[in-house]
Amino acid sequence: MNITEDKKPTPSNFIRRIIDEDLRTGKNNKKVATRFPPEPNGYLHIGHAKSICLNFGIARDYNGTCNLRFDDTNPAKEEIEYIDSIIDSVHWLGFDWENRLYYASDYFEKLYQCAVQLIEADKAYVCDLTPDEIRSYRGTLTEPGKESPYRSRTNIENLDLFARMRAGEFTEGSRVLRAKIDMASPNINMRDPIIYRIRKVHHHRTGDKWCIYPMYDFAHCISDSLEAITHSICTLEFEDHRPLYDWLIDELKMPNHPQQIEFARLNLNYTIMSKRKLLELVQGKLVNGWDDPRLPTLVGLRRRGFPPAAIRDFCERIGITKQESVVEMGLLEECVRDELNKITPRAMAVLNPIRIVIENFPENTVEELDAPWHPNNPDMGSRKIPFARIIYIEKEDFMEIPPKGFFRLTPGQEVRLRYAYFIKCHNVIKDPINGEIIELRCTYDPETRGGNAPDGRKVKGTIHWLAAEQAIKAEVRLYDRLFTIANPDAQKDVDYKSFLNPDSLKALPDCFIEPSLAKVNPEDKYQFERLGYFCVDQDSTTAKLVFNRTVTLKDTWKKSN
RNA sequence: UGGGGGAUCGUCUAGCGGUAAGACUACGGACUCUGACUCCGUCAACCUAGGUUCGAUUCCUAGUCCCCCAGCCA
Repeated sequence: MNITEDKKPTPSNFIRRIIDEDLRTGKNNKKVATRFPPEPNGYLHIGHAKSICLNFGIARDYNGTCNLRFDDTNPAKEEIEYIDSIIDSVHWLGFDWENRLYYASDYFEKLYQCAVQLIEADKAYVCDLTPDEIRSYRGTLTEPGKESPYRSRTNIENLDLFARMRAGEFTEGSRVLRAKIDMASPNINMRDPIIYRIRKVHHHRTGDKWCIYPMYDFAHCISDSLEAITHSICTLEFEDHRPLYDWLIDELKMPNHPQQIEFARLNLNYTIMSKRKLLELVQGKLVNGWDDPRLPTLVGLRRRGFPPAAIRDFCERIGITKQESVVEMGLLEECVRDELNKITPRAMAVLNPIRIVIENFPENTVEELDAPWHPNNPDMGSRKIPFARIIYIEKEDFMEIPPKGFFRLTPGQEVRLRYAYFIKCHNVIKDPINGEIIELRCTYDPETRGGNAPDGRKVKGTIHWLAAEQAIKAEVRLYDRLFTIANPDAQKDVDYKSFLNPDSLKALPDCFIEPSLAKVNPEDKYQFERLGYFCVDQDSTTAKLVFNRTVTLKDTWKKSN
């Protein structure tokens, strides 16, 4: 939990102020205990990262603890695969729960006993109404509900029935255990909520030991209390569950009464955060798995090349409030650039090559030039880059008839090849059939070796390049936002999938990178100068290197043209 | 039309009775062997109407708009 590189203090927020006050008044024995409680029914996404950073960040800053607890009360939807991935993602994000890994399913026996206790206190009953009946008895938003005819069963009968539910005597859906609260409550959650249901399915941890499973409202507050959580932080939609949370803790006379505090979940534009929709994209093969680099999942962002420190920084910058909001993707990207700028070595790559022949450079000669790994950080050292008669430059860096302000290569305009020489273009060779430029004939000034002219002559442009024969082939995958509109979720009558960006992935199989990158490993990150930040993909092999473009560099030239 | 929440620059977030602040974006400019980084600067907001007050984004009242809740999901 020691994130040493995060030097700036985390900005305060309303939750931290509540904790400050609790500490001041001596509440909870001056302890702070939080938890991150995912349900293992999907992969974590950046919205979860907000919650993780909040909960673990508070524990870190207040010298408290944060537990990782799987809320695994619905075996029908949950899988080991998700558990493994969640554990991995939280660690990757930079947080640790030491020996405090818990599962709601670890508490099933205690939970059962709590339910018995509730029955004995005449605060719960077994109800035989069908699901449809229960719904209609519940009333509506504006009308009170009706009491179930089974509400007045004796405790003896309830105890017997509940034990038999556990023993598997009844079919799924035939009976439930309900809390006895108030069918006329204006808060629908208090209208005798179901706390146990029969589910004859295999649980990924408890196997077939149970055929009744507690509902979230019942399991969550008790789990929090058992773990002596002091501040139970959740999202806004649970706000009207809080009275039930408090009611259960009180009625069960639990020794600890955690305080539930709600905050607004994260929304990001140009993407979706709903687990259901993410699952739909994955299962429908609209993306290539949970770790598709276009997805806002943590595994996706990781594969895309987002450093965990950037995600943590982002979570701090967006703040914590109860206001629902949609954060701009641009902010996340800015956090990523900010981090990557500090940590990545620079390298040269040419994505769309155009061939140049340096006519006055000797054939069969290769020069080695020095290039620092990071222009602003000499500690990162330098590498040698080969220079030869035939080189590649980026197609975009040459224009035969340039617009005003274009200071890259044009016929007659001298430019600098980064860390190499000044060159001038004298001839443009075109395909006689389609007129496409196939080669540029240039000359270099040997006096400018390393990139500076002894006569003090300046050039406007510096472009990246690669010696053709020495360059290594690589595939580069370019990513763009997943959706074409800012809020694909919000459209009422149009399916969000129709806003999927058809150009969100562009694979360029024939790119070139400098030879010093021959031995990279998956997740290695580089800035390809003037192009953006890139990350070695897990598909990459020594025989075939694959890079993902994490994010572009800012490009004020492109923007203004 | 029940209950629970929320409204501050384009976006996110501070301010909690005393000159509305920061970040991102946008737009200028400086610097530059990355049109990057960095550095400077500019534009830009208190949902509405009343009230209390010397003074209201802040307190009060009444509205308006937005979000959530009628799963044996979490």
